[in-house]
Amino acid sequence: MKSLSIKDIAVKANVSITTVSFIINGKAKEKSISEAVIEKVKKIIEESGYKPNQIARSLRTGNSNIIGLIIEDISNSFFSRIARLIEDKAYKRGYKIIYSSTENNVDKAKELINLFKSRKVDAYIISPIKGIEEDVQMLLDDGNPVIFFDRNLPDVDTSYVGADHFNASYQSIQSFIDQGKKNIALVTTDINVAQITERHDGYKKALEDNGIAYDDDLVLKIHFNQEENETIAQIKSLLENKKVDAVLFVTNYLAISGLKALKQIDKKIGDDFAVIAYDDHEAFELHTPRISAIQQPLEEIAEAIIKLILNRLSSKGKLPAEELIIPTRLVLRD
Amino acid sequence: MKSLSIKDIAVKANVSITTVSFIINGKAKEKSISEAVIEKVKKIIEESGYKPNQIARSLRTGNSNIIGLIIEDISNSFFSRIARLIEDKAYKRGYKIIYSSTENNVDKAKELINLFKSRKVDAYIISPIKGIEEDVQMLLDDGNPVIFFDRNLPDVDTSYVGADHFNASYQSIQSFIDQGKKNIALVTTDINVAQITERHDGYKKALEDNGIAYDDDLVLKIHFNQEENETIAQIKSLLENKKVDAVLFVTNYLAISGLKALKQIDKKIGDDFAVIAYDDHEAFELHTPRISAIQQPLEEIAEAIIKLILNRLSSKGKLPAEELIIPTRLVLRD
DNA sequence: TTGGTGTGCTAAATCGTTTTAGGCTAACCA
DNA sequence: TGGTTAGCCTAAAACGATTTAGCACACCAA
Repeated sequence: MKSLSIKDIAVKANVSITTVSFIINGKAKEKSISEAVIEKVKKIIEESGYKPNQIARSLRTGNSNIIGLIIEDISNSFFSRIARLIEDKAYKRGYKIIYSSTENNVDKAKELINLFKSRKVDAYIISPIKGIEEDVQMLLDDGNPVIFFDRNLPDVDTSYVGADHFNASYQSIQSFIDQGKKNIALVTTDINVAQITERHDGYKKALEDNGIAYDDDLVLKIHFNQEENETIAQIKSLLENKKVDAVLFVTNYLAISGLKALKQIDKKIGDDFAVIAYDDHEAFELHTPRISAIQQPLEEIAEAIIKLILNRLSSKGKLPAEELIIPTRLVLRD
Repeated sequence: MKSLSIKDIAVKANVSITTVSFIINGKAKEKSISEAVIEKVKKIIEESGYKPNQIARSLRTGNSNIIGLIIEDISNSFFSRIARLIEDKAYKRGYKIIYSSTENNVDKAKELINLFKSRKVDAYIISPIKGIEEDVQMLLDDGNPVIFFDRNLPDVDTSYVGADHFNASYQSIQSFIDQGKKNIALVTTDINVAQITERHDGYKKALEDNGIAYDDDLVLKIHFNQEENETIAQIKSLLENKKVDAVLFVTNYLAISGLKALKQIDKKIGDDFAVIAYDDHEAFELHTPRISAIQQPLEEIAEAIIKLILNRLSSKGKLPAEELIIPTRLVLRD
């Protein structure tokens, strides 16, 4: 059951391959193919169920109608939801998405870039990590559109879509302070990307603006790839050994570990202890009490990414890099 | 900055394209290429950073080292976690995964199959839906390995990996009964796939074996694509209007809607009202009280899928279809 | 000398498209 | 009458790899 080729269609229709190709690609008019031939060929294609071989097409044209999406971890709900939205939107515009996770591993990220490059994807959407600057620069030098999202690499001059991490965290801390909290802890990670440092900076600035001294002992940096039990233990130790009346968790998975820690030491969230998580999660709405969270507007982020990509794909020349900073929403619960 | 081709390497090394190709593909020995030439060519490839064009390679060889994964919805944590595991395992064996979501839409599913077909993926992993039987049959007729997982289509004769849905639900109901529950409701969906009906059948059988009459009024079938608010309303109505002392939710997202419903009507889970969810979720561990769940062993499922695929890819002839039913684990909490 | 067997390499076909450059006929115009 | 134009279509090159078939030489045995 070999699949049909354009040649088979040409033979059946008794015309040349070229003619069939023109018709398939909607250039029939332009190339002045007669109505009769167009009809005939279309009919044969229809009846035979012929589908052009995309691989041959890609080889010839050099593009694939595929956009590569490189993220940290598809099993994290923030990324899987973004992926889903991007996929939907791209699909409607005739593009397919292929994605893969880096697990915050520089080598895997580089391999993925190579994989996508060798598959000739038309554009790259990347939530980047430190260490891949050169590889990305090469993509850009080769003229590929690359959009960063969620995180930025300041050394690379390309477009970026991300939430306003600084203000998100600033506002959260401000809201703690407005509630009368004084000993505010931050649970963050040690991955060294702008997005995380901005969240940290917002925390610092808010304390400073309110005349509260920054205390390094209240900032817990969790090692990225460590076991969750370890994380829980560290958070427990922070909460038990320091006077803390509010915590901002800098990612949703840290917040989840945090909530588990609270359960174990039986510390209750309430009037004298508050918590905010960065990135919302189904578990937060269901938790008793419900957990406040900073929501990133996924829909808008996805839309912005796709728009940037499509602009770059349709314009011939290189467009200047754009930065889109999208405001977040602080959802205070209970 | 055009990328290098095999021809460039051949010219640089002053040998033929054929020779370079043999060396790249590890056939140098077999084709008796001299050690000296091998060294020289390898060195040049190394230095120039040449990477073969996978598209040209696919066009010529007819395969891609890519496995297509078609699932219901990547933003559902069950699928995203499975996807991640499959991706990892495939990656280690030199295969890449591309995935896409069907959203339980027959047309989208068919389009995806066509997309993957035209990209010449080497094998298909599908969580199928009713209505794509013919398309899958065509893949099989063309000699493509296809593995179903999570759900099965009885009319299609291909391998399947899935959890033991019937027993999972039977055991859950049995555990309710052992706790003295009598009025046990089932919240399920109206998608008509074996996996869902098996869960329903397990419920029925367990009731029957314990001499409890099956009551259709206690079975709520939720329409798949409806708004969550609607779902919550229906669940509320079930719980308020019927005497119910236990509920089995047939998917985790239904359970989440269910928990939201409980919150709204202030019905508490405890000694006189119990709940079990199919498929575990982070929210369940954190919930107060913690929610019992049926865990599917994701790791084992992913491993089984990959094994089946690789067997089929490496064997020349068609292998007979296999069914792997993997036992689930009922995790009773609080 | 002849024929056979390795060894070391390569020319050219092939995969299925797109696209450039141009061929052929008939019609039209001066 | 001859030249131009328009209309309709196609031959062949190209994309970048793999693979088949086979060339040229050396060596050895009979």
